[in-house]
Amino acid sequence: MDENTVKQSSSRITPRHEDFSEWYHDIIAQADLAEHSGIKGSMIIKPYGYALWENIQKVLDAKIKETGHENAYFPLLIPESYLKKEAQHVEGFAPELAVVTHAGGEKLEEPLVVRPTSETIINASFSRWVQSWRDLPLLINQWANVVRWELRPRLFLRTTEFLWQEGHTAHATQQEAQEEQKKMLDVYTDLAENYMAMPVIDGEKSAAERFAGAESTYTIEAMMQDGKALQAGTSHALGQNFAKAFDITFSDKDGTTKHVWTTSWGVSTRLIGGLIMTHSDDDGLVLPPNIAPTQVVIIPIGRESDLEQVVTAANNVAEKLKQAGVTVRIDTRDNYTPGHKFNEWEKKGVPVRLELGPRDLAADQVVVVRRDTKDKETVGLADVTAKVKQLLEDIQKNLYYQARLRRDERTFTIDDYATFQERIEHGAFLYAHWCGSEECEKQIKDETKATIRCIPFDQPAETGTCIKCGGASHKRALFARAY
RNA sequence: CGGGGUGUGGCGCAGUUGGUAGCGCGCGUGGUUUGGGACCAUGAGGUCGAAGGUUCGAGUCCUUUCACCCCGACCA
Repeated sequence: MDENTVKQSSSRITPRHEDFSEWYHDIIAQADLAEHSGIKGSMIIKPYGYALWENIQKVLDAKIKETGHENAYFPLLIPESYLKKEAQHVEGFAPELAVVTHAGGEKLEEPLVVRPTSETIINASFSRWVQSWRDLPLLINQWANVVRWELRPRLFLRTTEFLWQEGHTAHATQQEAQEEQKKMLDVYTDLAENYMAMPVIDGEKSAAERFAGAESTYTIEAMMQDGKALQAGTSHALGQNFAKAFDITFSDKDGTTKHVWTTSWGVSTRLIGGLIMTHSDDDGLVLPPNIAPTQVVIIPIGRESDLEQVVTAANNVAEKLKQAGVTVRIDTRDNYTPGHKFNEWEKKGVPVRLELGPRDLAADQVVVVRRDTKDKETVGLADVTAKVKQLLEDIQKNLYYQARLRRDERTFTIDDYATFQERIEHGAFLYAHWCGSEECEKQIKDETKATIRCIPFDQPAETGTCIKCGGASHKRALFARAY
């Protein structure tokens, strides 16, 4: 292989450097299936990575239920005709559909599409479920897998098949649907910022970047360590487009028949990719305590003669931590040296490591190491639980703070195109005025590879001139190169 | 579909002017070890992507073919 060519498969993502090692490939996921079966862009999520997803699921599922939604499940295979009912929707998804044409040994009369998203099949049900204003709002969520045959897959960020959560709701009024759209985006913001320690910018997509079939798409956008943007979650107001396509009507209080207003919103296993690319360093994964599968790992150290005593002490510490609500794991494997274990758990991103050996026992203490800063200190055995609880909080805050700092350092407000072009080369979030025309948006994309990530909700009221054409503008858009 | 690459034990690679395949990691076994990726000994594991051809002889040369990867278009 050409020595200038960085060995990098599409199944690998770059948490920090372009030539980053593949430590996470062993830990988190692999793409063997793609290499051996011809299913490009498929992924196998190994148990450790799946545990991460489960933790994200757990947090999000609780929030979705808190906001009044119920989980349900709809079919994987959707009749092709359903997709075709909403014109923009089918146009947007047609190129990336996987279609089943044969089953049971025969050619099907009507092809079945493997769901790329479930608006059509769920709204088909909604039309039968909704009759009266009393049936509304209808608030449904589904945890499922979907398939999108993308041209260029990328592990976690754009796999052919991915796991996600998709919420689908129907409302009596447009205003109520819009409130739902924003409410669920806020849930995603909460998940991203307070659990994954991943700061995001929330805002609305431009028409060109909108979900196929939506009237409005809200998004949260995160910055990865290379300065590129990652769309981490979206929430759509679908207007009455799907209601009309699937004939979802209800009798309102006033006796008239009306179409409902629907929304949909989702986040996917892409979040795991975002997590990796936000926090990882050269020594591996760094996990925020709030979603780490294991928050504390204890490494007992000692020769055989000491080990029994050490392990007993480790168990005592673990028990106290568990009672305090901390997830703990003791690594008692005897075929690896302590150094090997330190390294391995660092790669896995466990937030806090406790080292416990004869020296510590003699001094009635334990060595405490935090993953994010690598700081190491000794703590009295009696104070371990309090110390660990405090550290977990500190690490959670620090990871968010560091990510926020990295993003803010590369975020600029730009008013001239030359500076825009220069800045974007180095990976940046650029706030610039935009006239709202798709022509300018497209030209900027063609010339700089930067897309409008969103028109941020949170921005000062000001007027200006479009960075591209000089036309009037009253809002800034957030521009960046994206994954 | 364009533009670049690469195919050799599970993984990562080397293989000079053609002479019948080697290294590191990992894995099995035995022993010594264990406070930052332990060491010694020993063992298992490969029809060199595939098919033709040249040659006494092909991982190496020629032809064809397949697969995969990187960059771009598409995108949660």
